[in-house]
Amino acid sequence: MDIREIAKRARVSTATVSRAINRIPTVNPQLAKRVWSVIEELGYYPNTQARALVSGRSRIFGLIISEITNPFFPEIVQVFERIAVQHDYEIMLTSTGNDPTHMEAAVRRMIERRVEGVAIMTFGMEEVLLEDLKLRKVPLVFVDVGPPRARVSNIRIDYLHGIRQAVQHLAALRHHKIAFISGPLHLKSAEARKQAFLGSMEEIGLEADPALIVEGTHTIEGGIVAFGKLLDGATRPTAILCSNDMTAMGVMRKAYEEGIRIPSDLSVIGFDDIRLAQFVLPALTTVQMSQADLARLAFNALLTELQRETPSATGTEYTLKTHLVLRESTRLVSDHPKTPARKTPARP
Amino acid sequence: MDIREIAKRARVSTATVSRAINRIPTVNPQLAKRVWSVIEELGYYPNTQARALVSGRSRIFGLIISEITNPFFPEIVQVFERIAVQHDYEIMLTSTGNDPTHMEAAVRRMIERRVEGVAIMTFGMEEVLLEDLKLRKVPLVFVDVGPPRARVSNIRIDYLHGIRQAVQHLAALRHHKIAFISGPLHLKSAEARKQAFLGSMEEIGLEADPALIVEGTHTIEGGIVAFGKLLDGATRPTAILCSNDMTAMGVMRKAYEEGIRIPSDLSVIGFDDIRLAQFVLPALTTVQMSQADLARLAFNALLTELQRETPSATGTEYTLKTHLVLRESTRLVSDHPKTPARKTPARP
DNA sequence: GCGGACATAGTAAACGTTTGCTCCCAAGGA
DNA sequence: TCCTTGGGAGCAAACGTTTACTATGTCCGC
Repeated sequence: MDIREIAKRARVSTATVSRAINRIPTVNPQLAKRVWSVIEELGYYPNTQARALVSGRSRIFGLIISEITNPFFPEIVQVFERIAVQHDYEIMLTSTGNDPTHMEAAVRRMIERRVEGVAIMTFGMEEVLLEDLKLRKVPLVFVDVGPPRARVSNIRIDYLHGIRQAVQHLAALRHHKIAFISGPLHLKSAEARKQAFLGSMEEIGLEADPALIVEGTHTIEGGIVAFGKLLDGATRPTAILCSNDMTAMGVMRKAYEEGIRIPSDLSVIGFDDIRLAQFVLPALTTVQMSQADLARLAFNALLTELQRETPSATGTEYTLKTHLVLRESTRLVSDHPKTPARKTPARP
Repeated sequence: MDIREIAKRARVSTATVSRAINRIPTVNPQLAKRVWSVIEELGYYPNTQARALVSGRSRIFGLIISEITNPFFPEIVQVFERIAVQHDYEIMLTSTGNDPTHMEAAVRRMIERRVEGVAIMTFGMEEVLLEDLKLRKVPLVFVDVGPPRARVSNIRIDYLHGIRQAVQHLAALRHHKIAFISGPLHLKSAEARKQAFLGSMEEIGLEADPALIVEGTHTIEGGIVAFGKLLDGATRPTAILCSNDMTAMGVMRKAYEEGIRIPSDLSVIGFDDIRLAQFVLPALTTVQMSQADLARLAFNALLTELQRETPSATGTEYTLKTHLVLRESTRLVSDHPKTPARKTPARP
């Protein structure tokens, strides 16, 4: 069913129907009403692709994340989608698993659908692709992963603030053997968190023992094996700061299996503050980075860039704050752990 | 950049370019090669909306779920997307929060984008909308929520099998005061699970105490309050079967707060087997309903319906099995709970 | 040497909108 | 009365593809 069909039945031209549909004020209210009633009656829905074709606007934004099954992302997706719908945009979502091949395929599909902007929340963007996108003047916003050379918008995350709070909190609880389980270090965001940890430790005058710094994968499984490595090491930490909440959950799981009590034997702090963090046992003390704010920031970045008459050559920088939220997984260091440890803790 | 541009540079007609792109065998390999090299050189990407417009195929499937933040869904979305991409389809995802208004808006948007099929995994589909969709002969597949009157494809879930196993397992562990926390009972799927529980109890000769059956919301929060109600009741259950894993996590959380030990004081069984279930403390015994299989089933249902020359008037029924997976949250009933209970358990 | 049968490539008409122009008409000013 | 102005509607040309149909050339059999 056509716009022409509607035009015929309402005894007007297609132009008028189009104008009525788009609520363009120059059309006579009487006519508009007639048009609308025909539309209702026939159950007509305009064809988006025809519209997009002629107007040159697809009303689609791309959203590239690494894994939808990572609980950090659904919240973002939800908020992003909600705002998009309010602005009459559709979102084209894709999880790449940080795999450049997937990434490439995804970007190609997005270009073919002529997305009007892309928010990239994952690693693995190749320069070539980026050029392809920039060539087409597609607004881009990276969160925290922008390639240094590219002049695109970027949402910086102020890791330092939250992580410093976390370290200070731990120090105040008299921990000094503080371990850090990072994310995969080829991720810029993981590296940045690690640096923030190192910096904070130094600031506060605590030594960051290299043996207490291990690389994880930002997954529960990664947390389990990383904590395993820590347990195999010579010095036993009294507190662990994790690069994300999933890792922390892995640590908690491993601790459970080993009979290590949290927080009495071990304090754990996560990062991200996914929703689950408050329901985990014990509820996780963690550094919050608001997923909703992140989504909002990203969407607005795209929108402003799109509305700019002269696309900014340099891109804009936004910043998202982080801060510690206290829950149940941290406690004053105990000198006499009650629970049997897997190995004798290296303690004089 | 056009197909015409390509045609000009490759010194062929647009028809030939189109054929080359679509790998239609009637085109001379020499020419095809020439065309492709121009395409590469210019970095041309075909315009999907133009394609869709003339071919009448959008290559988009709609996927309607209730909440992307419910960990049950991301797994489905991931698998669904993966298969879709393999078949050169895009997916248009929407979470409705079981809200008919959102639902309606979503369906409207999907019709406007001319989706070729819709998988519906949420409640709230109005008959009117359904008619709109059916009028346009859009293949539809409901999972477990198909309105009785509509003749559409449906994925039935065999709740009974898994739930019967769960009840039998509990009975074998000598539990007889078994509580059930349902989902919101206006959801057909929640009601079905409850009926499966009731049926299984009767089968095995156990009485299902109405006071031990309470309605939840399929969320952690819901599990917390539902368990609270149970604790306030006269009889204290020794085991709880939950309508989904989130509810079970709520129960575990509440138990933790109340100092009730799982599984020593209370056995808990969930439903769904979300990935998290194995990492929770203790790991959750639960009834598995494979999210990956569900996604595959739904996608294939859409695809077959689409390929059918004469669309089936009645729709096809598919069935997904469920079965119990044993983990750490269940144990033989203990006659002497060691932990102080919030109230004296009603025990002779 | 001619007719037919193929194999290939090109021509041009869709697909369903939006939108720049043009046209008409009524009202107001001189 | 005539001219201007402007509101409001229609005409028709795009948008970037696919594809039915047509045209061309080649090869083969008789």
